[in-house]
Amino acid sequence: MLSPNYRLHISSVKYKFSSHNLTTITPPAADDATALSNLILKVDTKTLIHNLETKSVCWTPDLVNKILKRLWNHGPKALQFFNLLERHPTYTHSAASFDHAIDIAARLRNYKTVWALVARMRKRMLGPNPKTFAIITERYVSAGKPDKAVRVFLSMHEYGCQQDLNSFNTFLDVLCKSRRVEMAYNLFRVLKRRFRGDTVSYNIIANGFCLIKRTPRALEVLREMVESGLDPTLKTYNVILNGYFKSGQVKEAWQFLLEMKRRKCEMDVVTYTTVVHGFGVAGEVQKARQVFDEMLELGILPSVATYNAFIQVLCKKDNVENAILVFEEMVKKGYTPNSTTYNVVIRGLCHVGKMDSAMEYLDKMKRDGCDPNVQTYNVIIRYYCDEGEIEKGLGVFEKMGGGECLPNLDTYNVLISGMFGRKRSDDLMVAGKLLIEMVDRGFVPRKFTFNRILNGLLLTGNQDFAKEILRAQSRCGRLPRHFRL
DNA sequence: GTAGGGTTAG
Repeated sequence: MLSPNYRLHISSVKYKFSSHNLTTITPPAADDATALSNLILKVDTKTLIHNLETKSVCWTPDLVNKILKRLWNHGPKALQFFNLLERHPTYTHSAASFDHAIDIAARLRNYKTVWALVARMRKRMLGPNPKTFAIITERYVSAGKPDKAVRVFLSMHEYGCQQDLNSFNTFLDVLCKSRRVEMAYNLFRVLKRRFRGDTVSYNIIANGFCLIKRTPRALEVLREMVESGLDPTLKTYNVILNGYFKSGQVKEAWQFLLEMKRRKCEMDVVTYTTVVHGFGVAGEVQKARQVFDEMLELGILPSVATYNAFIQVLCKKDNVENAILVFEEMVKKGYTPNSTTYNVVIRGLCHVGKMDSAMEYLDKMKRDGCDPNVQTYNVIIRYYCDEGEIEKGLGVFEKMGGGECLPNLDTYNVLISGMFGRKRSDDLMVAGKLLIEMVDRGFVPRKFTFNRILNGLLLTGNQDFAKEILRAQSRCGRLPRHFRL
Protein backbone atom coordinates (compact mmCIF):
# COMPACT_ATOMS: atom_id res chain seq x y z
CA MET A 1 0.00 0.00 0.00
CA LEU A 2 1.22 3.48 -0.81
CA SER A 3 1.00 6.00 1.97
CA PRO A 4 -0.72 9.29 1.14
CA ASN A 5 2.61 11.00 1.76
CA TYR A 6 4.32 8.81 -0.76
CA ARG A 7 1.78 9.71 -3.41
CA LEU A 8 2.12 13.36 -2.60
CA HIS A 9 5.87 13.39 -2.99
CA ILE A 10 5.92 11.26 -6.07
CA SER A 11 3.50 13.63 -7.71
CA SER A 12 5.70 16.59 -6.86
CA VAL A 13 8.73 14.80 -8.26
CA LYS A 14 6.82 13.95 -11.41
CA TYR A 15 5.76 17.56 -11.68
CA LYS A 16 9.35 18.56 -12.32
CA PHE A 17 9.72 16.24 -15.25
CA SER A 18 6.34 16.40 -16.93
CA SER A 19 4.14 19.43 -16.68
CA HIS A 20 1.18 17.69 -18.26
CA ASN A 21 -0.97 14.90 -16.89
CA LEU A 22 -0.91 16.22 -13.35
CA THR A 23 -4.19 14.60 -12.42
CA THR A 24 -2.87 11.07 -12.91
CA ILE A 25 -0.57 10.14 -10.07
CA THR A 26 1.85 7.42 -11.06
CA PRO A 27 4.73 6.03 -9.02
CA PRO A 28 8.11 6.14 -10.76
CA ALA A 29 9.23 3.27 -12.91
CA ALA A 30 11.08 0.75 -10.80
CA ASP A 31 14.38 1.53 -12.48
CA ASP A 32 14.00 5.26 -12.33
CA ALA A 33 17.06 5.98 -10.16
CA THR A 34 16.89 9.69 -10.87
CA ALA A 35 13.31 10.13 -9.66
CA LEU A 36 13.96 7.99 -6.58
CA SER A 37 17.14 9.93 -5.74
CA ASN A 38 15.29 13.22 -5.99
CA LEU A 39 12.56 11.79 -3.79
CA ILE A 40 15.11 10.69 -1.19
CA LEU A 41 16.67 14.16 -1.19
CA LYS A 42 13.31 15.76 -0.69
CA VAL A 43 11.43 13.83 1.98
CA ASP A 44 11.97 13.65 5.72
CA THR A 45 13.16 10.50 7.49
CA LYS A 46 9.71 9.37 8.60
CA THR A 47 8.30 9.52 5.10
CA LEU A 48 11.38 7.79 3.73
CA ILE A 49 11.04 4.87 6.17
CA HIS A 50 7.48 4.43 5.11
CA ASN A 51 8.27 4.63 1.41
CA LEU A 52 11.13 2.16 1.46
CA GLU A 53 8.86 -0.49 2.89
CA THR A 54 6.27 -0.21 0.18
CA LYS A 55 6.28 -2.89 -2.44
CA SER A 56 5.89 -0.44 -5.28
CA VAL A 57 9.65 -0.36 -5.91
CA CYS A 58 11.44 -3.50 -6.95
CA TRP A 59 14.83 -3.05 -5.30
CA THR A 60 17.83 -4.51 -7.10
CA PRO A 61 21.55 -4.10 -6.35
CA ASP A 62 21.89 -2.25 -9.64
CA LEU A 63 19.16 0.24 -8.75
CA VAL A 64 20.57 0.78 -5.25
CA ASN A 65 24.07 1.36 -6.65
CA LYS A 66 22.76 3.83 -9.18
CA ILE A 67 20.99 5.77 -6.43
CA LEU A 68 24.06 5.74 -4.17
CA LYS A 69 26.19 6.95 -7.06
CA ARG A 70 23.74 9.71 -7.81
CA LEU A 71 23.60 10.75 -4.17
CA TRP A 72 27.39 10.76 -4.09
CA ASN A 73 27.47 14.47 -3.36
CA HIS A 74 24.78 14.16 -0.71
CA GLY A 75 26.52 11.84 1.70
CA PRO A 76 24.25 12.07 4.76
CA LYS A 77 21.10 11.41 2.72
CA ALA A 78 22.80 8.55 0.85
CA LEU A 79 23.81 6.85 4.10
CA GLN A 80 20.39 7.36 5.61
CA PHE A 81 18.87 5.69 2.56
CA PHE A 82 21.36 2.81 2.72
CA ASN A 83 20.72 2.23 6.44
CA LEU A 84 16.96 2.33 6.14
CA LEU A 85 16.91 -0.03 3.20
CA GLU A 86 19.10 -2.43 5.18
CA ARG A 87 16.05 -3.04 7.37
CA HIS A 88 13.86 -3.93 4.42
CA PRO A 89 12.00 -7.20 5.08
CA THR A 90 13.05 -8.93 1.86
CA TYR A 91 15.81 -6.96 0.13
CA THR A 92 19.44 -7.42 1.19
CA HIS A 93 22.34 -5.21 0.16
CA SER A 94 25.06 -6.43 -2.19
CA ALA A 95 28.80 -6.20 -1.54
CA ALA A 96 29.10 -3.44 -4.13
CA SER A 97 26.47 -1.36 -2.33
CA PHE A 98 28.38 -1.78 0.93
CA ASP A 99 31.51 -0.57 -0.84
CA HIS A 100 29.61 2.48 -2.10
CA ALA A 101 28.28 3.24 1.37
CA ILE A 102 31.74 2.81 2.91
CA ASP A 103 33.19 5.16 0.32
CA ILE A 104 30.55 7.77 1.10
CA ALA A 105 31.01 7.50 4.87
CA ALA A 106 34.79 7.68 4.49
CA ARG A 107 34.52 10.75 2.31
CA LEU A 108 32.48 12.37 5.07
CA ARG A 109 35.38 11.33 7.35
CA ASN A 110 32.87 9.41 9.40
CA TYR A 111 35.24 6.55 10.22
CA LYS A 112 33.05 5.13 12.97
CA THR A 113 30.38 4.44 10.37
CA VAL A 114 33.01 3.09 7.97
CA TRP A 115 34.11 0.39 10.40
CA ALA A 116 30.56 -0.36 11.49
CA LEU A 117 29.72 -0.99 7.83
CA VAL A 118 32.79 -3.19 7.43
CA ALA A 119 31.65 -5.23 10.45
CA ARG A 120 28.13 -5.59 9.05
CA MET A 121 29.54 -6.54 5.68
CA ARG A 122 31.60 -9.26 7.29
CA LYS A 123 28.71 -10.54 9.37
CA ARG A 124 26.69 -10.98 6.22
CA MET A 125 29.64 -12.75 4.57
CA LEU A 126 29.82 -10.12 1.83
CA GLY A 127 33.38 -9.08 2.46
CA PRO A 128 35.28 -6.88 3.09
CA ASN A 129 37.16 -7.48 -0.16
CA PRO A 130 40.38 -5.95 -1.56
CA LYS A 131 38.33 -3.24 -3.24
CA THR A 132 36.83 -2.27 0.12
CA PHE A 133 40.33 -1.76 1.49
CA ALA A 134 41.44 0.16 -1.58
CA ILE A 135 38.55 2.54 -0.92
CA ILE A 136 39.20 2.90 2.82
CA THR A 137 42.96 3.41 2.50
CA GLU A 138 42.49 5.91 -0.31
CA ARG A 139 40.12 7.95 1.85
CA TYR A 140 42.51 7.92 4.80
CA VAL A 141 45.37 9.08 2.60
CA SER A 142 43.37 11.89 1.03
CA ALA A 143 42.22 12.98 4.49
CA GLY A 144 45.89 13.46 5.39
CA LYS A 145 46.20 10.22 7.39
CA PRO A 146 48.65 8.12 5.35
CA ASP A 147 50.08 6.43 8.46
CA LYS A 148 46.63 5.22 9.39
CA ALA A 149 46.22 3.98 5.81
CA VAL A 150 49.41 1.93 6.13
CA ARG A 151 48.19 0.40 9.39
CA VAL A 152 44.85 -0.45 7.78
CA PHE A 153 46.57 -2.06 4.81
CA LEU A 154 48.80 -4.11 7.09
CA SER A 155 45.81 -5.27 9.14
CA MET A 156 43.65 -6.34 6.19
CA HIS A 157 44.07 -10.01 7.04
CA GLU A 158 42.49 -9.44 10.47
CA TYR A 159 39.26 -8.69 8.62
CA GLY A 160 39.44 -11.88 6.64
CA CYS A 161 40.95 -10.24 3.59
CA GLN A 162 44.33 -11.60 2.57
CA GLN A 163 47.09 -9.32 1.34
CA ASP A 164 48.73 -10.28 -1.92
CA LEU A 165 50.74 -8.67 -4.68
CA ASN A 166 47.60 -7.18 -6.21
CA SER A 167 46.45 -5.47 -3.06
CA PHE A 168 50.03 -4.35 -2.38
CA ASN A 169 50.31 -2.75 -5.80
CA THR A 170 46.88 -1.18 -5.41
CA PHE A 171 47.93 0.36 -2.12
CA LEU A 172 51.22 1.64 -3.58
CA ASP A 173 49.17 3.24 -6.34
CA VAL A 174 46.79 4.80 -3.81
CA LEU A 175 49.75 6.39 -2.01
CA CYS A 176 51.35 7.56 -5.27
CA LYS A 177 48.17 9.05 -6.70
CA SER A 178 47.82 11.05 -3.50
CA ARG A 179 51.38 12.30 -3.96
CA ARG A 180 52.74 10.30 -1.01
CA VAL A 181 55.37 8.86 -3.32
CA GLU A 182 58.28 8.82 -0.84
CA MET A 183 56.11 6.87 1.56
CA ALA A 184 55.09 4.43 -1.18
CA TYR A 185 58.73 3.97 -2.18
CA ASN A 186 59.84 3.32 1.41
CA LEU A 187 57.03 0.85 1.94
CA PHE A 188 57.94 -0.83 -1.34
CA ARG A 189 61.56 -1.23 -0.28
CA VAL A 190 60.54 -2.77 3.03
CA LEU A 191 57.92 -5.14 1.64
CA LYS A 192 59.05 -5.90 -1.91
CA ARG A 193 60.51 -9.26 -1.00
CA ARG A 194 57.50 -10.32 1.06
CA PHE A 195 55.06 -9.50 -1.75
CA ARG A 196 57.44 -10.28 -4.66
CA GLY A 197 57.22 -6.78 -6.13
CA ASP A 198 57.03 -6.94 -9.91
CA THR A 199 57.15 -4.75 -13.03
CA VAL A 200 53.78 -3.32 -12.09
CA SER A 201 55.07 -2.20 -8.67
CA TYR A 202 58.06 -0.46 -10.29
CA ASN A 203 55.85 1.21 -12.90
CA ILE A 204 53.56 2.50 -10.18
CA ILE A 205 56.44 4.02 -8.20
CA ALA A 206 58.11 5.48 -11.31
CA ASN A 207 54.81 7.01 -12.34
CA GLY A 208 54.44 8.43 -8.84
CA PHE A 209 57.77 10.24 -9.09
CA CYS A 210 56.79 11.55 -12.53
CA LEU A 211 53.53 12.80 -11.06
CA ILE A 212 55.39 14.97 -8.56
CA LYS A 213 57.78 16.09 -11.30
CA ARG A 214 60.78 14.20 -9.97
CA THR A 215 61.87 12.61 -13.24
CA PRO A 216 65.42 11.85 -12.01
CA ARG A 217 63.97 9.77 -9.19
CA ALA A 218 61.72 7.96 -11.68
CA LEU A 219 64.81 7.15 -13.75
CA GLU A 220 66.54 5.79 -10.65
CA VAL A 221 63.57 3.50 -10.07
CA LEU A 222 63.84 2.38 -13.68
CA ARG A 223 67.55 1.59 -13.15
CA GLU A 224 66.75 -0.29 -9.96
CA MET A 225 64.13 -2.27 -11.83
CA VAL A 226 66.62 -3.34 -14.50
CA GLU A 227 69.20 -4.20 -11.84
CA SER A 228 66.76 -6.51 -10.12
CA GLY A 229 66.33 -8.38 -13.38
CA LEU A 230 62.98 -7.01 -14.52
CA ASP A 231 62.61 -5.75 -18.09
CA PRO A 232 60.91 -2.38 -18.56
CA THR A 233 57.78 -2.59 -20.69
CA LEU A 234 56.22 -0.14 -23.11
CA LYS A 235 54.13 1.06 -20.18
CA THR A 236 57.34 1.92 -18.31
CA TYR A 237 58.63 3.97 -21.27
CA ASN A 238 55.30 5.75 -21.61
CA VAL A 239 55.47 6.64 -17.93
CA ILE A 240 58.94 8.18 -18.29
CA LEU A 241 58.02 10.00 -21.49
CA ASN A 242 55.00 11.52 -19.81
CA GLY A 243 57.17 12.40 -16.82
CA TYR A 244 59.50 14.47 -18.99
CA PHE A 245 56.59 16.40 -20.46
CA LYS A 246 54.95 16.90 -17.07
CA SER A 247 58.06 18.46 -15.62
CA GLY A 248 58.51 20.66 -18.69
CA GLN A 249 61.57 18.79 -20.00
CA VAL A 250 60.41 18.90 -23.62
CA LYS A 251 63.91 18.45 -25.08
CA GLU A 252 64.55 15.40 -22.92
CA ALA A 253 61.17 13.99 -23.93
CA TRP A 254 62.07 14.42 -27.60
CA GLN A 255 65.46 12.72 -27.04
CA PHE A 256 63.78 9.87 -25.19
CA LEU A 257 61.29 9.44 -28.03
CA LEU A 258 64.12 9.36 -30.60
CA GLU A 259 65.90 6.77 -28.49
CA MET A 260 62.74 4.66 -28.41
CA LYS A 261 62.56 4.89 -32.20
CA ARG A 262 66.26 4.08 -32.60
CA ARG A 263 65.85 0.97 -30.50
CA LYS A 264 62.89 -0.01 -32.65
CA CYS A 265 60.70 0.07 -29.58
CA GLU A 266 57.07 -0.39 -30.50
CA MET A 267 55.04 2.74 -29.90
CA ASP A 268 51.33 2.62 -29.30
CA VAL A 269 48.38 4.98 -29.18
CA VAL A 270 49.27 5.95 -25.59
CA THR A 271 52.79 6.96 -26.64
CA TYR A 272 51.42 9.17 -29.40
CA THR A 273 48.71 10.68 -27.23
CA THR A 274 51.33 11.55 -24.62
CA VAL A 275 53.51 13.26 -27.21
CA VAL A 276 50.68 15.16 -28.91
CA HIS A 277 49.50 16.42 -25.55
CA GLY A 278 53.02 17.11 -24.28
CA PHE A 279 54.09 19.23 -27.23
CA GLY A 280 50.78 21.02 -27.31
CA VAL A 281 50.87 22.01 -23.66
CA ALA A 282 54.43 23.24 -24.21
CA GLY A 283 53.02 25.53 -26.90
CA GLU A 284 54.51 23.61 -29.82
CA VAL A 285 51.25 23.17 -31.70
CA GLN A 286 52.98 22.55 -35.05
CA LYS A 287 54.95 19.68 -33.59
CA ALA A 288 51.83 18.27 -31.93
CA ARG A 289 50.04 18.36 -35.28
CA GLN A 290 53.04 16.76 -36.98
CA VAL A 291 53.08 13.88 -34.49
CA PHE A 292 49.31 13.46 -34.82
CA ASP A 293 49.66 13.20 -38.62
CA GLU A 294 52.62 10.83 -38.33
CA MET A 295 50.47 8.58 -36.18
CA LEU A 296 47.78 8.43 -38.86
CA GLU A 297 50.40 7.73 -41.57
CA LEU A 298 51.80 4.84 -39.56
CA GLY A 299 48.31 3.39 -39.29
CA ILE A 300 48.05 3.72 -35.53
CA LEU A 301 44.42 4.51 -34.81
CA PRO A 302 43.90 7.53 -32.54
CA SER A 303 41.55 6.94 -29.63
CA VAL A 304 38.96 9.36 -28.30
CA ALA A 305 41.59 10.32 -25.70
CA THR A 306 44.02 11.24 -28.52
CA TYR A 307 41.40 13.50 -30.06
CA ASN A 308 40.61 14.99 -26.67
CA ALA A 309 44.28 15.77 -26.11
CA PHE A 310 44.64 17.35 -29.55
CA ILE A 311 41.41 19.32 -29.28
CA GLN A 312 42.40 20.64 -25.87
CA VAL A 313 45.78 21.72 -27.19
CA LEU A 314 44.16 23.57 -30.07
CA CYS A 315 41.75 25.30 -27.70
CA LYS A 316 44.52 26.44 -25.41
CA LYS A 317 47.37 27.24 -27.75
CA ASP A 318 45.75 27.74 -31.13
CA ASN A 319 42.11 28.71 -31.46
CA VAL A 320 38.69 27.25 -30.75
CA GLU A 321 37.66 27.29 -34.41
CA ASN A 322 40.47 24.90 -35.33
CA ALA A 323 39.59 22.75 -32.33
CA ILE A 324 35.99 22.52 -33.53
CA LEU A 325 37.23 21.51 -36.99
CA VAL A 326 39.03 18.55 -35.42
CA PHE A 327 35.92 17.79 -33.34
CA GLU A 328 33.85 17.64 -36.52
CA GLU A 329 36.52 15.59 -38.25
CA MET A 330 36.49 12.94 -35.53
CA VAL A 331 32.71 12.70 -35.68
CA LYS A 332 32.90 12.34 -39.46
CA LYS A 333 35.32 9.44 -38.99
CA GLY A 334 32.79 7.68 -36.82
CA TYR A 335 34.18 8.42 -33.34
CA THR A 336 31.72 9.16 -30.54
CA PRO A 337 32.92 12.16 -28.53
CA ASN A 338 32.63 11.58 -24.78
CA SER A 339 31.96 14.05 -21.98
CA THR A 340 35.64 15.04 -21.83
CA THR A 341 35.55 15.96 -25.52
CA TYR A 342 32.51 18.17 -25.03
CA ASN A 343 33.92 19.64 -21.82
CA VAL A 344 37.15 20.61 -23.52
CA VAL A 345 35.32 22.34 -26.37
CA ILE A 346 32.86 24.04 -24.01
CA ARG A 347 35.73 25.29 -21.86
CA GLY A 348 37.50 26.58 -24.95
CA LEU A 349 34.40 28.49 -26.00
CA CYS A 350 33.86 29.89 -22.50
CA HIS A 351 37.47 30.99 -22.35
CA VAL A 352 37.12 33.26 -25.36
CA GLY A 353 33.84 34.63 -24.04
CA LYS A 354 31.58 32.73 -26.43
CA MET A 355 29.12 31.79 -23.73
CA ASP A 356 26.20 31.42 -26.13
CA SER A 357 28.13 28.95 -28.28
CA ALA A 358 29.15 27.10 -25.12
CA MET A 359 25.48 26.78 -24.14
CA GLU A 360 24.69 25.52 -27.64
CA TYR A 361 27.34 22.82 -27.20
CA LEU A 362 25.76 21.89 -23.88
CA ASP A 363 22.46 21.35 -25.71
CA LYS A 364 24.21 19.52 -28.54
CA MET A 365 25.87 17.26 -25.99
CA LYS A 366 22.48 16.30 -24.53
CA ARG A 367 20.98 15.82 -27.99
CA ASP A 368 23.86 13.53 -28.94
CA GLY A 369 23.08 11.36 -25.92
CA CYS A 370 26.12 12.36 -23.89
CA ASP A 371 25.18 13.30 -20.33
CA PRO A 372 26.78 16.52 -19.11
CA ASN A 373 28.61 15.88 -15.85
CA VAL A 374 29.33 18.10 -12.90
CA GLN A 375 32.49 19.42 -14.55
CA THR A 376 30.51 20.52 -17.59
CA TYR A 377 28.20 22.57 -15.41
CA ASN A 378 30.99 23.87 -13.19
CA VAL A 379 32.89 25.28 -16.15
CA ILE A 380 29.87 27.13 -17.48
CA ILE A 381 28.84 28.41 -14.04
CA ARG A 382 32.42 29.53 -13.34
CA TYR A 383 32.70 31.55 -16.53
CA TYR A 384 29.25 33.12 -16.07
CA CYS A 385 30.25 34.16 -12.56
CA ASP A 386 33.59 35.51 -13.78
CA GLU A 387 31.69 37.67 -16.23
CA GLY A 388 29.45 38.93 -13.45
CA GLU A 389 26.45 37.12 -14.93
CA ILE A 390 25.47 35.66 -11.57
CA GLU A 391 21.83 35.16 -12.53
CA LYS A 392 22.80 33.09 -15.55
CA GLY A 393 25.16 31.06 -13.39
CA LEU A 394 22.39 30.44 -10.87
CA GLY A 395 20.07 29.51 -13.73
CA VAL A 396 22.46 26.78 -14.86
CA PHE A 397 22.91 25.67 -11.24
CA GLU A 398 19.17 25.26 -10.75
CA LYS A 399 18.87 23.38 -14.01
CA MET A 400 21.47 20.82 -12.92
CA GLY A 401 20.01 20.34 -9.42
CA GLY A 402 16.55 19.60 -10.72
CA GLY A 403 17.83 17.37 -13.47
CA GLU A 404 20.23 14.56 -13.93
CA CYS A 405 23.40 15.97 -12.35
CA LEU A 406 23.99 17.00 -8.74
CA PRO A 407 26.28 19.85 -7.66
CA ASN A 408 29.57 19.16 -5.87
CA LEU A 409 31.87 21.18 -3.59
CA ASP A 410 33.37 23.07 -6.53
CA THR A 411 29.95 24.11 -7.79
CA TYR A 412 29.09 25.70 -4.46
CA ASN A 413 32.48 27.35 -4.07
CA VAL A 414 32.33 28.86 -7.54
CA LEU A 415 28.83 30.23 -6.99
CA ILE A 416 29.55 31.60 -3.53
CA SER A 417 32.78 33.28 -4.69
CA GLY A 418 30.84 34.66 -7.62
CA MET A 419 28.41 36.29 -5.20
CA PHE A 420 31.27 38.37 -3.81
CA GLY A 421 32.22 39.69 -7.22
CA ARG A 422 29.63 42.44 -7.10
CA LYS A 423 28.84 44.21 -3.92
CA ARG A 424 25.12 43.58 -3.47
CA SER A 425 23.49 42.76 -0.18
CA ASP A 426 20.91 40.40 -1.68
CA ASP A 427 23.78 38.38 -3.20
CA LEU A 428 25.09 37.95 0.32
CA MET A 429 21.79 36.42 1.40
CA VAL A 430 21.80 33.97 -1.53
CA ALA A 431 25.42 33.06 -0.73
CA GLY A 432 24.43 32.39 2.88
CA LYS A 433 21.57 30.14 1.82
CA LEU A 434 23.88 28.21 -0.52
CA LEU A 435 26.37 27.82 2.32
CA ILE A 436 23.72 26.31 4.60
CA GLU A 437 22.50 24.07 1.80
CA MET A 438 26.00 22.73 1.17
CA VAL A 439 26.57 21.99 4.86
CA ASP A 440 23.26 20.11 5.00
CA ARG A 441 24.43 18.03 2.06
CA GLY A 442 27.55 16.96 3.89
CA PHE A 443 30.09 19.29 2.29
CA VAL A 444 32.65 20.98 4.48
CA PRO A 445 33.21 24.57 3.32
CA ARG A 446 36.51 26.29 4.06
CA LYS A 447 36.75 28.56 7.10
CA PHE A 448 37.50 31.37 4.68
CA THR A 449 34.06 30.94 3.10
CA PHE A 450 32.30 31.08 6.46
CA ASN A 451 34.27 34.14 7.55
CA ARG A 452 33.59 35.98 4.33
CA ILE A 453 29.84 35.55 4.67
CA LEU A 454 29.79 36.18 8.42
CA ASN A 455 31.75 39.42 8.02
CA GLY A 456 29.36 40.57 5.33
CA LEU A 457 26.30 39.78 7.45
CA LEU A 458 27.69 41.49 10.52
CA LEU A 459 28.63 44.58 8.51
CA THR A 460 25.08 44.83 7.15
CA GLY A 461 23.67 44.29 10.63
CA ASN A 462 22.06 40.94 9.87
CA GLN A 463 22.70 39.29 13.24
CA ASP A 464 19.98 36.65 12.98
CA PHE A 465 21.19 35.20 9.72
CA ALA A 466 24.77 35.31 10.99
CA LYS A 467 23.71 33.12 13.92
CA GLU A 468 22.16 30.67 11.49
CA ILE A 469 25.45 30.52 9.58
CA LEU A 470 27.34 29.91 12.82
CA ARG A 471 25.04 27.01 13.63
CA ALA A 472 25.78 25.50 10.21
CA GLN A 473 29.49 26.01 10.84
CA SER A 474 29.15 24.23 14.15
CA ARG A 475 27.29 21.32 12.52
CA CYS A 476 30.16 20.55 10.18
CA GLY A 477 32.85 21.00 12.82
CA ARG A 478 34.38 24.13 11.37
CA LEU A 479 33.65 26.41 14.30
CA PRO A 480 36.62 27.57 16.40
CA ARG A 481 36.41 26.26 19.93
CA HIS A 482 36.09 29.64 21.69
CA PHE A 483 32.76 30.24 19.96
CA ARG A 484 29.67 29.49 21.99
CA LEU A 485 26.27 29.48 20.42
C1' DG B 1 40.41 -1.40 -7.71
C1' DT B 2 47.78 -4.41 -10.04
C1' DA B 3 50.56 -0.12 -13.97
C1' DG B 4 50.78 4.16 -18.88
C1' DG B 5 47.61 8.83 -22.54
C1' DG B 6 42.62 12.96 -22.52
C1' DT B 7 38.84 17.56 -18.10
C1' DT B 8 39.24 24.10 -14.27
C1' DA B 9 42.28 28.24 -13.16
C1' DG B 10 44.95 30.15 -9.96
